[in-house]
Amino acid sequence: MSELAAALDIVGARWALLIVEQLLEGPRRYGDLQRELGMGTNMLATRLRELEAAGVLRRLPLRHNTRAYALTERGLALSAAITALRRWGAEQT
Amino acid sequence: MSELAAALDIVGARWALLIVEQLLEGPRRYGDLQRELGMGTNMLATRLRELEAAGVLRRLPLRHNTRAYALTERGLALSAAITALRRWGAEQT
DNA sequence: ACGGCGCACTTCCATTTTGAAAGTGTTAGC
DNA sequence: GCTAACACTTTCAAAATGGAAGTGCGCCGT
Repeated sequence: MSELAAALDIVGARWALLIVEQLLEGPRRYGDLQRELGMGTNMLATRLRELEAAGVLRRLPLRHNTRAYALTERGLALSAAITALRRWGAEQT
Repeated sequence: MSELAAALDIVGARWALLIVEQLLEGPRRYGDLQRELGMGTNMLATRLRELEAAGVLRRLPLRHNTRAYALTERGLALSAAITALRRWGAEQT
């Protein structure tokens, strides 16, 4: 598997990069992510589980049944790729 | 829709970036892409149609029923994003 | 000139993924 | 005790994906 395919295996799933994009601005709670992204809660739960398993983000317990999701170092390293894609998306030709 | 979402709307589909990665090395014919990527021919046809419609690549007629697919300027502009993702995928942590 | 081959697809159908909606369990505050 | 917020899970329909087989067309050897 090529390096690109390996990357897409983790962040190529729908919503995955959009979740990481939000978390680049700081930790978020589950409900925040859902409202900001406008995605279904079942998909969000699935993606967060996958991204956590891949070491992209981690759960931070806050209070009782409240926790935050924050990027790991590996998640932060996606910043360059997201910036490049965002720039490309912004170019209207 | 955010700029990232706009980009993913075009190149976020499965196989799309892998196709562009191949074409970064030069024009390819349909059968070449299929063999190099190991993907089903129905999906390849669908992706090529979408990427052509999005202005990422164009068909170049070669001979009778033979043609090549080549990146447009907009397709070449994906190089930075692909490089960033490939680098991220290569990092083993 | 005719049969088979390679090329670029399309069609069909099973499997997987995605998505909307509603439901679950827990704790906090009134 | 009652309601609300939070973080999910469950259910089921719709859409995307994938494997396999089929289509049309020109070339090439016989």
